[in-house]
Amino acid sequence: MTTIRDIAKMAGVSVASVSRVINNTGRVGEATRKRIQEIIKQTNYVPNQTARTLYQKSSKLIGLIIPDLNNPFYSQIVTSVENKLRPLKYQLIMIFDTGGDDARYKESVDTLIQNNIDGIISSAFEADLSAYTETPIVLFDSGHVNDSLTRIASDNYRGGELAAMALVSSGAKKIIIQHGPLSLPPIRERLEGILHYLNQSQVVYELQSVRDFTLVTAKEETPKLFKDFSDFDGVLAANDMYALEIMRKAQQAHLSVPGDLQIIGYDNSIFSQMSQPTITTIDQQADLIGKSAAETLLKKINKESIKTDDKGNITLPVKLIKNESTR
Amino acid sequence: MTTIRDIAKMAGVSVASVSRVINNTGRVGEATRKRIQEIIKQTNYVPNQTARTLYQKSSKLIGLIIPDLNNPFYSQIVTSVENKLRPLKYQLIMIFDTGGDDARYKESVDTLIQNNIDGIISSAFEADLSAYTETPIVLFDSGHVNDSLTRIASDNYRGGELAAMALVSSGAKKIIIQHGPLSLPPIRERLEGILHYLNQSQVVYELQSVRDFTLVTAKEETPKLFKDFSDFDGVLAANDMYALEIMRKAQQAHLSVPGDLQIIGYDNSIFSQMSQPTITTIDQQADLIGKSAAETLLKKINKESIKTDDKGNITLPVKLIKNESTR
DNA sequence: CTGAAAGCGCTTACAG
DNA sequence: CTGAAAGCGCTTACAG
Repeated sequence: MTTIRDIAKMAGVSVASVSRVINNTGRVGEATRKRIQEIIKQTNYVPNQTARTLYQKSSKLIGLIIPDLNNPFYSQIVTSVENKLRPLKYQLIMIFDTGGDDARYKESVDTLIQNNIDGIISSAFEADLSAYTETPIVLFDSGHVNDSLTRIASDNYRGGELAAMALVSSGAKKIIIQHGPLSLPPIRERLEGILHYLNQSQVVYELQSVRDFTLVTAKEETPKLFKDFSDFDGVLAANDMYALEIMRKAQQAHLSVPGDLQIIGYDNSIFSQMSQPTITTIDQQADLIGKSAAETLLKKINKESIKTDDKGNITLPVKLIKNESTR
Repeated sequence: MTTIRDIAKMAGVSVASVSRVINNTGRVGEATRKRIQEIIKQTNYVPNQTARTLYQKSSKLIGLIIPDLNNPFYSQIVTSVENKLRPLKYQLIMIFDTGGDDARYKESVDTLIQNNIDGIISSAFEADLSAYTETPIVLFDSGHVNDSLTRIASDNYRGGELAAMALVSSGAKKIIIQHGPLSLPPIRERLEGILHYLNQSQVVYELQSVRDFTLVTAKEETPKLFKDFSDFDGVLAANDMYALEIMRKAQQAHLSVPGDLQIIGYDNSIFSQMSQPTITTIDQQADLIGKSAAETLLKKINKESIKTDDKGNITLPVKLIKNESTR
């Protein structure tokens, strides 16, 4: 590998001068600058970021931790984060498929710190991070927890309300509510929003708990939905993928959607536009979450102030996307 | 940050001894080892990987370049790569959404090398990489090119044949063949396989060229399919996403699938199992591609020999997944 | 078994 | 404007 020494030698100058032209810092004579630049170009020399990092403490590396890369909600967030960070020349070290395993999150954070990352964006987890005061960390998919971290979450409570409201206002009489693990704050909040609305209306409802948000599980849980519950005309699905699977099974049983059964998804992911009929859903604005997470992290890195509520949360708005699976 | 010096000072030994117990290398007295380990645990000390990398040249970092994170075919490959690499303590630096832009690929490779990565796995691109002889690189989604790189690709020619064969054998008389940009070798190969089979059969066919493989484009191209072509009873879709969209439009027009129209997707992605009816597709075995790419890269890193054909390619088998969108 | 020292490739005060 | 030197946090011959 060619190093800064090699360049210096070839140009007949000191490494300091080469460093100055690379970084465009300090004063260098026009003639020497030209010569050095010429040689850099010829040799295809690129400075070793590792050596820089060691000295400067900044690696231009951001750590990203997400539970499931194959869930479009997360891949959209990731894409949005990268769109924000790339122009600033940050690279992403990604750790994914951590699922809900807090120990793996903790371990991942350690690994990232070991690599001198400048900051971390991670989906929510429970492990105690109070020891990591030196590393800027932003959590998304989470809010309303009292610690020193900044947390970004969409307004899950409102999302639940909106979904319930849509179903009731279009005439559903008996609703099945699917919900993921209640150990996850966003899931709890969404359910609270749903129940708050439903309890002040006249409709009947029942709950179905589902293990996780993958297609495999959706394929397991959906038959149970039709077996364990009856006479329902509305479903608040765990997410868009579940909604799609429920619709598929309904159609197999010659139920019309939304005629006989109305279905609402969650996430406004790519899935909601891929079926016939398309799926009414709640938009969590994944791209906004990603953008906001990236911006917040950058502010932390640059020690700028961040606008949050009194608990350190940033809450993003949700909206109902009315498609064809509701009346 | 606590450094190895701090630990050494606290333990009353030299940094060399601390280094030895961290890396479990060389001889250290049992008593001192105990004492050092104790202090490491108490202080939560983790060695700085950057400093290690600078000395050892190995960073335990692998670069991964993919064109589109929101395409499940790629996210599956990524997942498979990480499954293989995580147990070996490698981390992934990911660059994505490079699309088909060769310049961005080149730039990405440079960035990765600058970060001292141990190797690169990238989807195919055209830029000349002959200058990068020092960095182990494996390309996937590509084959049959004469250079010094190892390339991994599924058997696209065979995939094309299989898809065409399935449609013809189930009675299709007029087939529309969708194909992506013919500048991409895998696309060319697949089309060749299709045409080879079709030309020796009695069916009529026409070609529709599509710009890329995203949902947005699929939503643009599908109406054109139905407008520009008529009387067809079979479609070889560009991928599963396209197949889904074509089916959706067909159903809107009250065409029965597979009764009136048979559709075959490509990739065997998650999408193929999410519709009613499910979509017959060609399995490229994304997880095998990822696994093979990771294994091959590891061999390159460890300077082991790699089994390829005479052009440096590794070709993986494809298979037809018969679902419900064909008869 | 243990330590002093050199070196990995940079950047940045400090002199001149 | 330019260079010699120290230092970032490690690892590893080399001595003892």
